[in-house]
Amino acid sequence: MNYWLVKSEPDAYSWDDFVRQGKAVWDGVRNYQARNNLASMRLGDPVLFYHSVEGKEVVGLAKVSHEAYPDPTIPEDPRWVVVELEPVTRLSRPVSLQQIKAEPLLQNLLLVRQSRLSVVPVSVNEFECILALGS
DNA sequence: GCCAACGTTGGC
DNA sequence: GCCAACGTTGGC
Repeated sequence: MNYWLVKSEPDAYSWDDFVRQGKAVWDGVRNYQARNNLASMRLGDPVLFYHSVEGKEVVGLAKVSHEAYPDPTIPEDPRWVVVELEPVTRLSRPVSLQQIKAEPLLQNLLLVRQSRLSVVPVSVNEFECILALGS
């Protein structure tokens, strides 16, 4: 089992939008590293949902409901893939970027260290630390 | 609004 | 294959 974190600008697609729809096709990823991460996701992997730009906090927990397949929004370019995600639960308390940066156990979180990457792996320890902060 | 970090593009 | 120019992301 692997753990992940995905980012979304709530202005474009928020946790509430996600819950309303009951699932999301995670499309639009156009970065090789993020694409490789999508391709490594397995059915049922837990995924933290982070609001970038507005909010700057981890707001919910999702899971992979369908593994990677070619991005249907650009059939002419087979390089890119999507996965499908389903909401699991909203965090009782969102975990802010500030909190994350202040937490010694989260100093190596890729969200912080490589802030431009929109799909990043998270270690078990990091994952559980964030869930604990959020509950 | 600014800027750092980083990816991409294109000329050589 | 190198590197300058440029574009994008996202925190502050």
